[in-house]
Amino acid sequence: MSPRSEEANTQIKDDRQKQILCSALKVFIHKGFAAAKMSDIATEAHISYGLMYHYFQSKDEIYAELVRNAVDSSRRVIEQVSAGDMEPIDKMRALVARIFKSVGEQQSAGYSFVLMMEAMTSGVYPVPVMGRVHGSGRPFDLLVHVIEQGQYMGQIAQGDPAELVMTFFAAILGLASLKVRGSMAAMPDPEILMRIFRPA
Amino acid sequence: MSPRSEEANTQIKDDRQKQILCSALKVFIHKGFAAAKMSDIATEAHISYGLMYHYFQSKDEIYAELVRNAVDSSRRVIEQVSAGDMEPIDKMRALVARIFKSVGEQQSAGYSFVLMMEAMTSGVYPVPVMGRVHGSGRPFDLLVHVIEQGQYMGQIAQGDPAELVMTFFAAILGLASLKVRGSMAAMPDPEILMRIFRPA
DNA sequence: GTCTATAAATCGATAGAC
DNA sequence: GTCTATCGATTTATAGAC
Repeated sequence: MSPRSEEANTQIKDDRQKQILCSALKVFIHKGFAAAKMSDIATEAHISYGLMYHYFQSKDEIYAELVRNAVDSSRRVIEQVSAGDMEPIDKMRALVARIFKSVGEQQSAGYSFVLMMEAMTSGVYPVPVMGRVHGSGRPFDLLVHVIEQGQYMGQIAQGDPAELVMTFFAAILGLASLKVRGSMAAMPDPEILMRIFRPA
Repeated sequence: MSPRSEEANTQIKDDRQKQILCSALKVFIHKGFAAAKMSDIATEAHISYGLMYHYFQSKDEIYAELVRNAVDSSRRVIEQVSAGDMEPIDKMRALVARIFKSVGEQQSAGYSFVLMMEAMTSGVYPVPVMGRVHGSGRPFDLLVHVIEQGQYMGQIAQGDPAELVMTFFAAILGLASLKVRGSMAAMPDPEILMRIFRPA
């Protein structure tokens, strides 16, 4: 009841939520949404099964929260890179480097990126994702704009910019999936992927 | 009991098995292994729920059979392409064209390819897949050999061939996933992907 | 061979003690 | 705030009639 214990409780509550979300992210990535059991997440988070439901209403809610976070953090990274004063081609290079690094080092940013992409590729998940990714000011269209600038400056190959971004996203999705799930020892040389932008 | 009905029964049995496998492939690709229900497969195949278990012992068995088929058919395609008398770079081009076409037209070959790749990226499925993909005479290594030849002839960019093949596989996995699940209207221009092989 | 009905198991969600 | 125990719904798998 004292002010001190209230603060402490708030702190605990915050910590637990982050702890659960972090554990859930790992489990969802490794097993997929449907195969991931709430008990898996509880075990990973080192808490009891029932406590999960003290912090989240359902498995869907946890997943939805994770996807929101993933899309937002991905958008921030892309915004930050695309707003810089680099050449367009170097913006893409910087983005690839950053994503490859976080995926390669198994940071939560890497997991988040995979989660966002997987949520995009599936209709069975409880969150509509495309609307958060595709649209003015959203991750996808920010990159399309960078590509268009690069094409105008002759740094990036001609052709439909959206097609190029999709191929770019797809390749990263595939690479990240293979890496995160242990089918690949390390992320490849980023310059291999950068070649898809190279003009004729 | 007559010879004729025995033959007919064998025929029916064969047809039903193929019918179930074909339906299961679609369902597994669209919903994932865990989310795919046996009832979904039965509905898709227009048969009763119980009949599934007359032809297969379990959901795992169906999945295992599908992965076996997928790896084998992928291997045949890659063997066929790699054994041809084209230039190495054109072998890769032919392979990309063939995969893009079957994925784009939603042929079962396209689904099979996605299934094989997804089975590779997950440890939760009931079949060990990497051993069937990676190894002498297996899909992965056949392509590594084509790449090495292309590098020797100066048609393909230098660098670790295995890294290049992995990136190639990953990009196709991502593109096929996006396409098969409806996040992409059409497969992109194959030449975009071919650029990852282009020498400096 | 094919179906319907049911058993058995799994898992998400809740209740209630501490 | 945290736990254990249980409910209820869903789904895999089986049994048995036709």
